[in-house]
Amino acid sequence: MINKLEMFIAVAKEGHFGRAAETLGITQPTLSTGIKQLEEQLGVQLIFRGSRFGGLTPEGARALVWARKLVGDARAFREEMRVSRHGLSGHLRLAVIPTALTWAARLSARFAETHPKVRFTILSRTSSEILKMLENLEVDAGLSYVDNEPLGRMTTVALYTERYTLVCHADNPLALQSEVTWADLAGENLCLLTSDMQNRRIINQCFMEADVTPDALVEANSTLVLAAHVEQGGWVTVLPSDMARFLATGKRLAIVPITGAHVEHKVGLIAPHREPHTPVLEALLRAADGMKDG
Amino acid sequence: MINKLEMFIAVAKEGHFGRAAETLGITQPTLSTGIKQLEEQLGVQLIFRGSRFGGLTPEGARALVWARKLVGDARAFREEMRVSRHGLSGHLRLAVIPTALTWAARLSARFAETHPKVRFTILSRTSSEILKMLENLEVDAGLSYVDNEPLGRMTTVALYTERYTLVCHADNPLALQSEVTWADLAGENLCLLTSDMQNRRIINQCFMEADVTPDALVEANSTLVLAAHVEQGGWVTVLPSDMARFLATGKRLAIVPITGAHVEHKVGLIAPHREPHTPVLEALLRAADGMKDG
DNA sequence: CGGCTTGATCGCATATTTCTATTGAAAACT
DNA sequence: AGTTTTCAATAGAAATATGCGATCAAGCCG
Repeated sequence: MINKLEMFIAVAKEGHFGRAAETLGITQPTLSTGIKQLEEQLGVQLIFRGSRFGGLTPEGARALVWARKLVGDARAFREEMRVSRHGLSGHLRLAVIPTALTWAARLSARFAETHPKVRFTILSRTSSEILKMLENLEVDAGLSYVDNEPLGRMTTVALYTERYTLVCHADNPLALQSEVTWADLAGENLCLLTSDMQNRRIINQCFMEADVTPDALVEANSTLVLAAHVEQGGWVTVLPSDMARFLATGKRLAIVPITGAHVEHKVGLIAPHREPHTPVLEALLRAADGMKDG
Repeated sequence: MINKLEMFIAVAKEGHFGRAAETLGITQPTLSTGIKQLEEQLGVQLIFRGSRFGGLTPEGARALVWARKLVGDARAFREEMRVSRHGLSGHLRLAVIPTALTWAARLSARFAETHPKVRFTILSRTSSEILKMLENLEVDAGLSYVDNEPLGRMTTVALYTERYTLVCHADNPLALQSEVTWADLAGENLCLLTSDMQNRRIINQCFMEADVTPDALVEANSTLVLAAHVEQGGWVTVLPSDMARFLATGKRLAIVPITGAHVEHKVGLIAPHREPHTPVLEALLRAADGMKDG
């Protein structure tokens, strides 16, 4: 039952039997019969298919919700039993928005102090990808905006509020100011995250509120690329203060607070709500709780 | 996995491999190996056993919580898929305290008006048995006291408050009074529910508050027996008003309200909390919600 | 039409499950 | 103390389920 449900989740996610089979490490015929058996057991067609994957039936969509819940709970159960043998060890998979990557490091470092045997996998992803990955059980938790998109049935721990700062080369005239406004950045060569990032959309909004049309000459999906460009000279970028500090120290870069923004965006730890959580995840949530506003 | 967990639940409930196997409709060796495999898969010993069942290990107790959750959810899932084919039909199993049996009939009648295809099984049980049966997934819902014992993770719909009345033979002098106090019943031949019933404990408490030592000459676990005794003459009993009315009408019995009680006890529908409930149970909860204080 | 993609189907080999029968060990009884 | 009873584990056989490679059929596109 549980493994059939895992097959179903994979097919629903990939929209393709062959690829789904590949990710599961089984062959396509096995997957086909698995889905078919699941449909027979439930007495309901789950997937439209006429020689192709044709999307989920309404029952299939409903079944997917249950499948995710059941598979997730089963994994949490096994995980808890495993921990009861080996102590708090295992593997935590995190998906993190690029601007929060320093916090991910902070969090895992803090966590490792008390639980040294836990391995981490940290992936940089957009906020919407993070939600998808949490749904599909591809990661255990995410670090993303907690006050923004509708979070269906998630446990969240708010960690900090993003405060935007200008990062420019030390030679740039703006570097001398103690603070700047969004409008001040009008004429600069901007270098920002790509538009699929929530952070970029927030920054766009800040510019729009200041009646400035932001013109990003360079776009990237990594803050490291932004900082590297700024270091080259000629470009400026906007980054949350913590990330700015991390990337700028030791280089000939200046950090100037940007004032006049009315939007505030909280970033925090997000995990699928489960009762109870796996012991590792529970420990991570507690660790996060202990470093709010750190 | 799921079926192994069902085996585990059965063994935990029965405390005996052979009996558990019987209730599951499998043989004892199958059950033995099933449990063994479950323990191997989880890498944890679940049950102490030295040629006998020796109780659950701490991990086993924890696993039992998960097993109940997973099996319950899996059943709810299958049930929902079944309903999506056959419409709202199926089987609702209720466990009900004896004094609420008339309400059970009321509830099922009300429910049947809108959902005629649903079958009911209604069992008379003590309130503590009801909680056990809900835990072990032997019934879908219970009708019992909702404000009393600690209800772990349950959905409840309070229906009514029990108001106690004296039921006596029409020839009894007390039948002429418009109301009586608990103290008035001091000299009477009492005929009450057995002490394993929460209702009896409540009544005991009422007597104690009135400084009367209740002396039940006849005890039974069925209100019908109580009423039959009262009809024979020589005995009196105490029943909630609704049940009293049901049993007394058409007989030479009198119902007299009892005043001066300070304890109030709410009775309502109780179901294991699940997200979401099965469609039938959801409908039952709504039906119950629509007849509060009826 | 003919190549291409995609999912279903068919045999066959292998694992897993479940059964009956039996064993072994602890409890209960005489 | 010796016997019987109870209970769970084990062995071996039969049935069932699972998974694979090979193949097939239906739609898509040039």
